Amino acid sequence: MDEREAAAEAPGGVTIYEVAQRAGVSIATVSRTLRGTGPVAGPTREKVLRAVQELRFTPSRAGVSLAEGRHAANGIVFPNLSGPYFAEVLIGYEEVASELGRSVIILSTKGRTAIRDLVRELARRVDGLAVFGSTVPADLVDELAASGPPLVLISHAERAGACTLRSENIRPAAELARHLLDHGHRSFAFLGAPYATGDDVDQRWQGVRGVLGDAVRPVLTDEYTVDSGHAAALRLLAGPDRPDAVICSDDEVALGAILAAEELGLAVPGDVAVTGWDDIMAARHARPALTTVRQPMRELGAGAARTLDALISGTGAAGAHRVLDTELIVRGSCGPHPPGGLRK
Amino acid sequence: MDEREAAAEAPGGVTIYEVAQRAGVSIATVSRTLRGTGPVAGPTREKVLRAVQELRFTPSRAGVSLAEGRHAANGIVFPNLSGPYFAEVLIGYEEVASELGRSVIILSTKGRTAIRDLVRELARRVDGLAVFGSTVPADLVDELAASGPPLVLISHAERAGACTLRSENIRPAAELARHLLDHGHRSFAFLGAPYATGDDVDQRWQGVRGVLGDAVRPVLTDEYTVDSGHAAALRLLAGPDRPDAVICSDDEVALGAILAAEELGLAVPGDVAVTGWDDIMAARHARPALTTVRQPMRELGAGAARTLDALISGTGAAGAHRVLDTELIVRGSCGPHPPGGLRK
DNA sequence: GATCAAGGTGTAAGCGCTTACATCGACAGG
DNA sequence: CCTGTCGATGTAAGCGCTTACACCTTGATC
Repeated sequence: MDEREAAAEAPGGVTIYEVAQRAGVSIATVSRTLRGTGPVAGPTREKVLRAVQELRFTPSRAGVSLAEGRHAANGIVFPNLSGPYFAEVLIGYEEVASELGRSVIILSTKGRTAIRDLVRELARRVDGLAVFGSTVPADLVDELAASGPPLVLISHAERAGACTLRSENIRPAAELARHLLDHGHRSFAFLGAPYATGDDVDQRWQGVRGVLGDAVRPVLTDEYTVDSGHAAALRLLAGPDRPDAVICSDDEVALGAILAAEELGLAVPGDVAVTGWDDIMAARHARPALTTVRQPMRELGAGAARTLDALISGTGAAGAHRVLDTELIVRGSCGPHPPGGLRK
Repeated sequence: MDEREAAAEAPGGVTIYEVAQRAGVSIATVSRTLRGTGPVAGPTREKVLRAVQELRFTPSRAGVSLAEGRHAANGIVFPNLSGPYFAEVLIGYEEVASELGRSVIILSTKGRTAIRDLVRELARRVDGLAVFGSTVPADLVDELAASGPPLVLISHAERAGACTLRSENIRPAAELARHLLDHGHRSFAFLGAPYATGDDVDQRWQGVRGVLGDAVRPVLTDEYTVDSGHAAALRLLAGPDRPDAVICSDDEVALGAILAAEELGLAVPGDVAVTGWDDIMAARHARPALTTVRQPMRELGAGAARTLDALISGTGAAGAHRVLDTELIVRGSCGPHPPGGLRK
C-alpha cells in the first residue's frame, strides 16, 4: 500500500519502517527495542540494533514529538546577549536543561519588531518557557501563563499563574548604600536605565533610596551598556553638583562611568566613587577594580530550568517565587579602605 | 469516529479540528485560511478567523513539522558561552536565523560527556547546523556532513562535505608581529591554549611565527580564559628570559597576562608589551587598553545562518569556504606610539 | 439551455513515531 | 491432554497538520 521502501536515500533520513524491514520485524518491535519499553527477545534485539547501525537510523524528532505529545525542549526569552549577564544565566539554563534531556531554544528580543508572534511561536514548540522580566509585554505574559506551557519569569515581579525567580536586590542595595556612607560620601547619583516597576534595577533603586533618601538622585541611561553608562556619566560628572559617588544599575554602566571620569580627569575613587552590580568578569579587571554586588547568574538560569522541569513533570507548585542571595563585593572603586575596616 | 471534541481544555492546546468544528468548516479550510494557500471565500475566512481567535488556536509545531517535513529551526554547537566571543557569534546567528523564520537551538559542549549523542540528537531536530571548530570529534563531523542536515563549520579547517566560515588569521597575525617589531621588541612569547591543527589559534601562531621565527616561543595555557592566561603569564613573566612582548591567543588570555604583569610589578607596556585578539568589550577598558585584532564576530554567526539558509533552500554550493576580514586595532598595550607613527 | 472554467470546500492520504490491544506459541499446573 | 500464563511480536489507531484530488456551485460563453 505504501511505498516506504522508496525513501532509501531521502535527505530527510531513514525511517523506522526501513529499519523494521531490514531487521525483518515490525516497527513496533524496533521502537520497543530502541526505547527499552516492552520485552524483546535477545536475537531480535540484535537484529534490530544491527539494522539500526547499518542504516544509521535516528528517530525523527517531529515524529517522536507528535507521538509523545512533548517537545523535549525548553525556550528562553532574553533581551540580548551582549553583556555577560544574560549569557551567564543562559549557560546555567542550558546546562541543567540539557542534563534533563531538553534542548534549549533561544529568542532574543533585541531589535525585534514582531516579538509577540515570535514568542507565541516559541511557546508552541517547547514544553516550558523561561522569560526575562520586561522582554515580553505584560498581556502576553498573562496569555502565556493562561494558555501556554509552564512559565518561569526571571527577574520579574511576582505574577499570578507563573513562577518567578530572581536575585535579592533591595537588601544588598541598602547595604551598598550604607557602605558608601561609611566611606564618608554624602551626595549620590543612581545611574540606571529607565526602569520598569518591580524589575531588578527598580528594586536596586528602592533599596538605595531607602537608605539615602534625598541624598541620591536618579539619572537615566538608555540601556545597560558601557556606552550609555559612559555617555550619561559624562553629562552627570561634567555638570554642576557632581555627586561624591555614582551608584550604577549594573557593572557595564559602571565601567562606562569610570571611563567617563577618567576622560574628565577625575580620579576614581578620589574625586568620585563608582559602584556596579552583577560582578561580571570585567569588574575585577577594571582599574580601579569595581565594588559591586555579586548575584548568582548561572544559578538563576539553572534554577529556572529545574523549576520548569518540576512544573512540566507535574511536581512543583505553579506559583512558586524564589529569591536568590547576593553578596556585596568590596573592591577599590568605592574608596580606600583603612586597614582594620571602616566602622572602627 | 474520533473523539476530537473531548480535548476541549487539554493542556496541549486547541487543535485544528476544534477550530474547524466551531467555524463549521473542514480542517483543510482552516489550514488554507491560516497559511494563505488556496482560495477561501470572504465570509468563510471570517468565520475561521473568529473561531481561531476565540479558541486562541496556534498550530502545533510538531504537527506542522511532521507534515511539512522541516523543523524551521537551526542548531548551533559551541564550546561555551563564558567569554564574549561565542556570545557575539551567537547573537549574529540568532538574529539572521530568526529573520529567516528559523528558531535557534543551542548546544554547549563545555563539560559534557555525551557530546556525540547530544549532537546527533540536535542534528535530528534542525534543518541546518552550525558547529564551531573543535567542539565535535572529526569523525562525527564527517558523519554529520554525510548523513545529517546541511552543515556549516565556523572557524574550522576546510573539510569536504561542509561549508566553512572563518575570520582571517595568518595575515593579521603577521601584521601584528611586524608592528611589535617596529616597536623595538625583540623577544616574544605566544600565549595560547593547546591548539588543534588548523583552528584559529593555530593559524595565528603560524602567522606570528612566520614573521618572528625563533624569536617567538609558544607557551600553552589550559583554556582561553582570563584565569588561565593569568596563571600562564605569571609563570612566564616570573621565569628567566622574560620576553619583550607577549602575544596572546585572544583578549581574555591577554587580560589575564596584564593582570599577572601588574602583580609582578611589571609595567605594561614598559617592561612587557601585551596583545590580544578579537577586540572584545573589555579590551577597550583594560589599562593599558589592549592592542588587538578585531574580527567580525557577529558577522561570523550571521554568515553561518545565511549560508545554511542557502543550503537548505537548495541555493548555494555545498562546499563553499568563506574568510572574513579582520583589522589590527592598535592601543596602548603594545608600547608608546611616537606622534607621527613608528616607521618614520 | 448546455458546456466550461474557475472558485470554494471537503475527503482522505500521508508525515514518522508510540503504544494499546490482539495474537500466537510454549510451557507449567491440574 | 486441556487450560491458564506469560513472553514475544504484530496490527493498527492515533498524534495534529498539510495538501493532492475530487466534488459541487456559479456565472459566463456560445
